[in-house]
Amino acid sequence: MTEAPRRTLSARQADLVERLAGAAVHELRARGYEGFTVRNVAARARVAPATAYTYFASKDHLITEVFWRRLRALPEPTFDRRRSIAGRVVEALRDVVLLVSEEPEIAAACTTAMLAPDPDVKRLRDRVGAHIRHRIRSALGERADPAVLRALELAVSGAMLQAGMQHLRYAELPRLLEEVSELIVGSRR
Amino acid sequence: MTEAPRRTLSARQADLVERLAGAAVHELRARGYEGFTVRNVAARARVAPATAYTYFASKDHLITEVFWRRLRALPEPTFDRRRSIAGRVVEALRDVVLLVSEEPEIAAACTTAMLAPDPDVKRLRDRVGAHIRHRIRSALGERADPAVLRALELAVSGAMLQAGMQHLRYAELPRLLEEVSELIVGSRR
DNA sequence: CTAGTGTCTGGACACATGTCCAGGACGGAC
DNA sequence: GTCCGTCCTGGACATGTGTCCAGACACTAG
Repeated sequence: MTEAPRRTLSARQADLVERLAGAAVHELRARGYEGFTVRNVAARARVAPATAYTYFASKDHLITEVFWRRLRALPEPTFDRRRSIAGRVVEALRDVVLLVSEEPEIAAACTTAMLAPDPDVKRLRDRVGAHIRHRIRSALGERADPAVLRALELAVSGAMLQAGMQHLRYAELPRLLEEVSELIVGSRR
Repeated sequence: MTEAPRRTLSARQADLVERLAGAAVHELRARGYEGFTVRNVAARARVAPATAYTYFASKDHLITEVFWRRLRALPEPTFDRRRSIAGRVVEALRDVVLLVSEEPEIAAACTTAMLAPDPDVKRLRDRVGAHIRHRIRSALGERADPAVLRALELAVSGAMLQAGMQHLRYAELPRLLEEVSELIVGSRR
């Protein structure tokens, strides 16, 4: 578990990483997870494969990074104070659900990649988890029951998983999440 | 999506598959997911690699098969009629939770494998999902609210996922599932 | 005992992943 | 313009995956 010695990038490098991430999105759209190759991404970004590997530890790491960037780029959730708590949970997750349901191909690929047993992927996975927990918590308010928070987290990750695995259609997610939120939150006032 | 032409095995073949599955468990225990190799499994089962591949489409398929066999081997759940519904849900899943928490190494490997984007894995995944749904439903009784069933399914898959990904310790699962079940089921009488 | 049928073997193959390294290109300091 | 350190390149490499096939083998029927 040795850490990388440095972690700040020059502008040039940041741009390079940006190009790689962009190329990765195109590749995902064009060929999906199966056909996705770090070498193809590198070629599309006009960079040597070895270079790509100095910034991303693996194919899955690269794909997960794509997802994390898109997630991070979403606006902070805003709430209509008149809505029920369950309604607010749905609102807090709306953009996330849209993100995945608008490009199911990419979302499915990201789901697969995010589950890879790779330490760099794990780090990003943790951040994604924290991000979503944060959203749920902000919907519940400061004095929320921690059990409710945990239950919602489980339900959300379950839902994302099942959708990523094609057990559920992404289009069903909003409806389903609302239903579940109501069950979980609704019970307490 | 062409189906395999035949699907019944001679006694000899069934035994061979059995040996492969057994060897796979040993390999998983000895080296975990990362070090797991179909060729090693084949060697341990004293079979040529090509033979292993005629029965299992991939490494992940083989591992998932291991999990499915262990799951299927569990006894049918029994219920203490005096317990609350939430309590019964926990009971229905107790053996499953034990199965995974007793050998976390193997469970983690199975989780990873089960998430692989491979059609043969998907088939088994569906069966596993159906099996668990069946357990939950039997705890809820015939006239259960379908929304509750769906919510519990999501929570359970979320929990298994998070445990497999090391976000949760397997030992916490029973407590957590009980808490969640109470939240979801408890609300309706 | 022998032919015939279906299974298993061993090894070669095509391909992807991720690592490594010697050398060239680039950009900033002087 | 020159120098120097950093970054990128191109290609070789080691390893693992899954496929294929010709031939050896075993079981069964006649």
